[in-house]
Amino acid sequence: MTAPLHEDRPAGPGRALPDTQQGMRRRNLARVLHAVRAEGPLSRAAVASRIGLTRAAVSTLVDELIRSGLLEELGPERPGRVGRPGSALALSGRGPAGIGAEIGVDHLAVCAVDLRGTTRSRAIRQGLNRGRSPGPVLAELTELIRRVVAEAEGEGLWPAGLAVAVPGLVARDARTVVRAPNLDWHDTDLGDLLPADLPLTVDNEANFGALAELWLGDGTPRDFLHVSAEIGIGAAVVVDGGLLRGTRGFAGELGHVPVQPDGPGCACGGRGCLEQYAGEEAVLRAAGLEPDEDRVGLLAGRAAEGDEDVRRALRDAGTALGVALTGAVNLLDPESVVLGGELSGLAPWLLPSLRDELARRTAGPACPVSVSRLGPQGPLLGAAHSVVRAVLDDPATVAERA
Amino acid sequence: MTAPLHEDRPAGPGRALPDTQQGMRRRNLARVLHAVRAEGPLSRAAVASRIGLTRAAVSTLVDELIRSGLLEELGPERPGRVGRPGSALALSGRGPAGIGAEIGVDHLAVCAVDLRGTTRSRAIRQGLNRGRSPGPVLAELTELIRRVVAEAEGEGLWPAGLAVAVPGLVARDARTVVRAPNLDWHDTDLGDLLPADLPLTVDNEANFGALAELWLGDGTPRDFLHVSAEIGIGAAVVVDGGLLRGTRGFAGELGHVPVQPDGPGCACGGRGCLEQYAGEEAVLRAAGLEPDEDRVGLLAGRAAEGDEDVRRALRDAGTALGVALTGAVNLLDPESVVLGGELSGLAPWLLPSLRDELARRTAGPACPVSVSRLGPQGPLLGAAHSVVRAVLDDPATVAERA
DNA sequence: GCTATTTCGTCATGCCGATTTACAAATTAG
DNA sequence: CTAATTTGTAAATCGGCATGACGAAATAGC
Repeated sequence: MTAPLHEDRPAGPGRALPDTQQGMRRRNLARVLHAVRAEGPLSRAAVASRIGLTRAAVSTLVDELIRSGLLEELGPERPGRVGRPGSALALSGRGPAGIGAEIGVDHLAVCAVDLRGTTRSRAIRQGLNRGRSPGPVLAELTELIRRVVAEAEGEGLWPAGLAVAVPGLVARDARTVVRAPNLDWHDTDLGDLLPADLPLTVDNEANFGALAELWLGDGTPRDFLHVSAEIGIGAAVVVDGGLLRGTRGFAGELGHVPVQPDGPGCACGGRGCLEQYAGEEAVLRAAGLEPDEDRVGLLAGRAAEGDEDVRRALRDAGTALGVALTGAVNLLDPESVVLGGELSGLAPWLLPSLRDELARRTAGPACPVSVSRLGPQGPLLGAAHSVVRAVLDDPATVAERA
Repeated sequence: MTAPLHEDRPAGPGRALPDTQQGMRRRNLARVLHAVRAEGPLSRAAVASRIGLTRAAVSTLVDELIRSGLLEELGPERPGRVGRPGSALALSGRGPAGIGAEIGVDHLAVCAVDLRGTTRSRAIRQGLNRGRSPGPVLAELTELIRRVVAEAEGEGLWPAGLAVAVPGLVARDARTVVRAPNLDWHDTDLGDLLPADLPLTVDNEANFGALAELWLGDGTPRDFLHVSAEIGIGAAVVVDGGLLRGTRGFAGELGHVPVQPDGPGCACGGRGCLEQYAGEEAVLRAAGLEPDEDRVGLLAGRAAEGDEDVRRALRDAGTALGVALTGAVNLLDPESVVLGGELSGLAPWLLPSLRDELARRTAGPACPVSVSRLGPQGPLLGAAHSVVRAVLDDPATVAERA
């Protein structure tokens, strides 16, 4: 017994279930599903060895999952190995679907993702939402949702839930937008204005972006810092494959980390916050540009053209980001830092100075900084996938519907 | 179904066990124990209602735990309520004991804690360890351990494990001290030099201090930042009742968070790290004092006497701490910040400026800052309790020994 | 004081779910 | 073509919790 004595934070899917036989069954259903999801088509025997149950037990679990429409039998495998070939199992492409939606400053987007993680339907509507009241915007969004759901149903899917990404702070009830500065929304309960026939989850777009990064990659890293920028600079902290939300749900406010303790005052009451150096408005001002509508696009365009003022502004922003991230990295020791969301478009001009600063301030190898492959569509995908994950984490809750 | 769809990080004791019937049994044994620990003497029926099992099931679990020597029957309760009184159950005072040890710069300490959490035996040896090689120090420590274990055994306890708190970085194997600057130890495997008959865990003293704060209080908060100071400044991040360790186990390096990006250079390669403003050496220098042996005591003494230079140095250190903590609080949104370890002795002079700075930089109510009740003995208690927690989290592993 | 009521702990029974054991089916190795 | 190997399923078994009933020990009401 030399293993670590105390498990600090054991984790795994569906652990909120009671420790009774039904709970055990439900967790084992989830484990079968996760094994199949993680390692492609798998035979019953392969699943059994992966999750530590016997073939017989897995057989009954698989039967139940097939009857529920969550698993599909692909037919016999054709391998070169000795012995009877197994029958390949895969997540169903005709079962529940996760509906993801995104409310952006300049667009609305909706998509449907099946259990396998492939996007089966999508709809986008360009148009500025800044300052529009929630009612009309959500009416438009509802329209898009109806279209996407209809298309998904046409392919044999049924919607298991709706997750909405918003550019702002969301209360812990996962329904109410506390503050969305870009939209000028305050204390709005989206549940009242969206289809009531779907279970609803609302969350910050940065959080969903981080979850997308976590779920759509190769499974590593499980500990990272996901930085994205809206009007301010938000970060999501992923620890051991889960989102760190904080007591009030406000974790990740990287924009108000002090970078220059006696710098210019900030709306938050502090001085020299990162936002004053690397926030959208600050960078535009430093570059000598007027606040425009497509702000990020404008910056990226000018920088690509070679505008030296813009490039310098972005370099300086990268340096400031590096200072703030040095603090965060020292505190959290993440495996990596990922630049996501709108920031990914500016990465070519931010990254060099950011990496420099981080390396300069680190003894030994610096924390690697990468750019999200998903870019601006991370939040939408993360939202849709969060619904899918919920199904995979506890298949019993949706099995009845099938 | 309006509950949050996805559980980000479900947690609980002993969740690494397989989802089989034996695993279920083991987890339920742990849940009984935790219920009794958390809510004092409890009848079988009370436990059953707490953990959601039936009285019959709890009866068999309790029988097993009593046979193993982990629970004790105190006899019939004498309540004013109607109905047959239950038989009160309590954690055993004659079962397994957690042995905690601390290697400090100027002392060695060992204690034994029983399942109830009361310290049953202790031994301290004053004497400077700075620069001494590990061999002799650990020989002395072994001697203390033998004494404490013998005394505990005299009271009917048997040692379930040994946890050692060291002032330095510990590798993830929980045995090897990577770097302990105060002792001048490097890459030392303590397992080779300590009693081999006890399961061993080694960890940083700041981590154990934070765990003590978590376990010995009233159970709240479960999310906080525990700041302690050795030669540098270490912090431990507690999230949802568990320690955040980081990929390499280096999380919590608050001392190297930049507070003044163009400040003086630091050994870590950075500039203006917190350590340059609030580290022990920096404060001594700022106060115009020579590095003495009992550094903290010296500072506290002078400050109490009214030495204005010392007080100013501590005020400034508090301000710098406030800047660094502003960043940490923005990133993590903890419920509170706790000053522990040696820092608690200096709190009266650090706190005012620290709180000021934090409040100045925060919109809305600032994160509350408190001082650990445990003070300098937190790490030792945390170490001993970590062994006890391991037993409570999985009683089956030790039950055989009884 | 006596009885009804309430609660506790335990026992016998049953159910659920995973394991064990056995076997037929389907493939490869020789 | 036979032996070996692996898969999937069926029957029997076992472990563990739930259910329901019961005696025990207290209070409440008469």
